[in-house]
Amino acid sequence: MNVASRPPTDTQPDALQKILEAAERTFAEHGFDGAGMKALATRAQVSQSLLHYHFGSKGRLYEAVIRNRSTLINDERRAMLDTCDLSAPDGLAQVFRALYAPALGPSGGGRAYARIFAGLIAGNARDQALVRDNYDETARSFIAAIRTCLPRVSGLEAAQIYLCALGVLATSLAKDGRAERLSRAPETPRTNEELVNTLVRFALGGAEAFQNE
Amino acid sequence: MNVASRPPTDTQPDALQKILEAAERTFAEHGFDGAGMKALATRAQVSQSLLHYHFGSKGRLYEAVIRNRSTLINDERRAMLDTCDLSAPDGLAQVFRALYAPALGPSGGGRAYARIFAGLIAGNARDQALVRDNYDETARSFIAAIRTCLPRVSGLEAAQIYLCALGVLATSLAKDGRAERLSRAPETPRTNEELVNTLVRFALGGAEAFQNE
DNA sequence: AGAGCTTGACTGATCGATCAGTCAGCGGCA
DNA sequence: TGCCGCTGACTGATCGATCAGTCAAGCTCT
Repeated sequence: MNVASRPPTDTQPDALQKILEAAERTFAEHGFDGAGMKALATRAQVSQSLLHYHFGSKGRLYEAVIRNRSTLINDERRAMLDTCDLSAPDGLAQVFRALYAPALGPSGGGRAYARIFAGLIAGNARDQALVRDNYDETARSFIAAIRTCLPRVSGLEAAQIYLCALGVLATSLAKDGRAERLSRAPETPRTNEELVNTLVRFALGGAEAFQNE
Repeated sequence: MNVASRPPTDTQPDALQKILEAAERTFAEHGFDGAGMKALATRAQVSQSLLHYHFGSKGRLYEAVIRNRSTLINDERRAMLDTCDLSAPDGLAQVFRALYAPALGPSGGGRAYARIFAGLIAGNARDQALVRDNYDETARSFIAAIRTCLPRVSGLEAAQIYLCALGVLATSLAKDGRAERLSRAPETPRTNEELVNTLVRFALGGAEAFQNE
């Protein structure tokens, strides 16, 4: 089909990438069950059979989308976390910035993966296993960092703080425009940097409320 | 089928209720697209046709589930909000308690509706309209209360605070057990009161971080 | 008798998955 | 150099299963 338009010396790694991108968008818009393999293949401009040829089943394609994106985000999160100065006065703010910025930046995949990520919170059986396999390890690093910054909180409290911070992220990612609608404010395009600052401020305040007990 | 076992003088208002309960549970476990009308009818112990007789379509049954539960929650929220003393030192804490407690109490429908609620955050087209119709009005009351308690925050900031607080709720509702797994703490059954206290503390700290600017 | 409720049987559409088969490119052999 | 045979990438056609929704007939009350 598009073979003739392809550069001749190019082996074709683009098909897999096109499928992953189309799958990410389609799963984001309709969820796992709502997304159809046929529509997904049409969007990727390949045949439906190719999806099964490369990924075997719908479930494994979904897993590949999650794994692909979560690896990008988590790698950047861990890199930023390593550069945090946990003993600095703003150490905890740096930690939350390392949590939020990668999900909102180029690695985060924009609104498309954001919806999938928010959906993971709903937590049916399939998603819970994916969260565990793709996010728990990095999550523990962040929880350890939170405990370093707030030595008086328990491990369970630190985990709760981490989850609350994640919930803040998920809401802000997916519910674009609702804040403006609820406050009747005009739709002003906010930069990712401004959004990160807002989230960090909220999470920081919430976390520190557990320190002063 | 179960007609014979029903008390004879009983008119059957239970069919509708059984359908709503089964629908809530099934939608919670599989999402809108993943839930099948046939399985749903089996769970409710009625025929699939009865679902269409009473609700017309799958979409309207879904809307009925959301409307039914959100009415219960929002009525209790507004009642609690009306009793808040916004000028008290813990006025904002009372507001967040009014936001959280009804969703976690008997009116909240337990884990079942919690999953649906968390899924609403993901925000595809259908869900966005439902959120607007069923939650925006009460949300504006809470945002106004937040502004009263924190007079220095703007309307948009107050809306963002409200959404962050909601995200905290959604995460805690759906991801049961993950905090314990991440912190390797034993699974301790926590009362709803303890959970509400934790959420209120976090949201209160996060909100007050916007006041001190 | 008649209205409201409930049922089983059924429909067309769409689902994910499978199949045999096409095609281009490449290494081995003459 | 030129041909053979293999392999990986990819496709259209089609499968059985399941989907939401429809319909006429039967039931139970009043």
